[in-house]
Amino acid sequence: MLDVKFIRNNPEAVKNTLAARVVEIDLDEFLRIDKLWREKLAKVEQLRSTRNAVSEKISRQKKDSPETKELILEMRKIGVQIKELEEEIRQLEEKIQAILLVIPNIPHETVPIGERAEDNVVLRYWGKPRNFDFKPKSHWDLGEALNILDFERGSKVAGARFVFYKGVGAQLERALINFMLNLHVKEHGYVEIFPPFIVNSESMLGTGQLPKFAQEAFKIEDTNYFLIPTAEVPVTNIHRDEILSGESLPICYVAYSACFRSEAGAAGRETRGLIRQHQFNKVELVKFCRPEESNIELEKLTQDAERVLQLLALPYRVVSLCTGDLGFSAAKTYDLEVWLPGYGEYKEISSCSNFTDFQARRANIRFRSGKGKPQFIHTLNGSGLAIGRTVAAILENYQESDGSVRLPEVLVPYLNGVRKIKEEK
RNA sequence: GGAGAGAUGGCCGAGUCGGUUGAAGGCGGUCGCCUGCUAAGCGAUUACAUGGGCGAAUACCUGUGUCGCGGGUUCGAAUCCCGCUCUCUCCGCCA
Repeated sequence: MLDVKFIRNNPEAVKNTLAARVVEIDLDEFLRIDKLWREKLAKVEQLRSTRNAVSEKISRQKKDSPETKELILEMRKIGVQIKELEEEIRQLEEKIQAILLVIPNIPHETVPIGERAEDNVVLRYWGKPRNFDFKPKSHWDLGEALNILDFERGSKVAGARFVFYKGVGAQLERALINFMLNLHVKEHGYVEIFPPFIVNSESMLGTGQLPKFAQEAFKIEDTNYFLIPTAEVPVTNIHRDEILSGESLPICYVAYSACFRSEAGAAGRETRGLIRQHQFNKVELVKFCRPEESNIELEKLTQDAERVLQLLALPYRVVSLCTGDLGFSAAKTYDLEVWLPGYGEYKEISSCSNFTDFQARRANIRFRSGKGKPQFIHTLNGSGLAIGRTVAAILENYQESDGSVRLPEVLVPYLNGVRKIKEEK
């Protein structure tokens, strides 16, 4: 959420932002309500001020003097007025808040201007897509043939877009989780967190999933609970309503979690395979840092995520999302896209974002250095990486002509020595 | 699930016949003194949010709100009443 004062003082900048992000919000209406709210507030505060002064006077006077009685009668009237004004103010605040919560973050100045995904800018490539002397198969064909992925039974037991991993497939999933957690903890200095997979609506509001994207989340009926769409939600909200000490920053967490997304309305494309499931695993990186450090921390975070792909020897590219493609809460985002031979294209496998103070303001996460005033911290996060898509990438990139799949060297210690997946009966 | 206790400032912790309590005291922080250095000691200072005065300002002045959350009683509520949430203890159940 943006600073109301910033909106008041820079309405044009905010309007430009909304236009660049292709979002329609009547900012003039907002400014009008805000002005009205401040006027009413001034009025009610004045009334309260007199009431406070008179009440104190009453306390010093004789209780049953005629003068006191008159004052009490007067204050009774003021009390009614105050109550009426308070109700009006409450309604105005509700409107203000409702608008404020759906205004997206302001893109960083280095974010490319554009409306759609085609306008994103590729920053760099790593690794070379392998030349196959046969037609590479899709990961779902490989997975089913190898008997390590079972989409059919996933549908029977849960529904469309659920899958069973089996045998070495299940081991591979688990191995990747451990490999990534170890890497980020031991070599990149993150603190490991194992979060709740269910959060309340306050947490969803804090990171920006609510109120705008309620449809994309799984809500548990008749409760205030949501299945987490990413570990970002519980982990960022760890410090909700806290004032952190400046010395503790930056705070870097890495968390494994299952992620649950209903993705309503996204049906049609990419419904096959592991790319778009209702439940998937992810290792997530989350950072809390000082405002002046968030730009450099985003670069570091992205590198930490890239390192995973490098160690797995998976070709990828880094893309800077344009203003129109940027997520709601993000000021800047780098997507890591891994090469998938079965698709013949690069597919998002990690999204690394700097949210500046947008989430911090919503979730009220601040820090204080020395004797200074508390100020909002900056939050960042990125996948390090999405596990299911990594499995897909490994299957497709490491496949052999006979339908078997080699496994990346770095995973061998995590796989009980298994180096290759062959068809299992 | 049943019974009981509790929720106060960055932290700990006082505060019931409702009225200089925004809140004692302590810790921590900051500044100063002392000191060869450190420790100890002494003194001072130290909530957050927000409206307005003005603004470049997190500077200054002033108002308002905030003692878990929401409502009620009252001229006036941290203090009284009601509802909710959370925490702790005991019992039950369970991985």
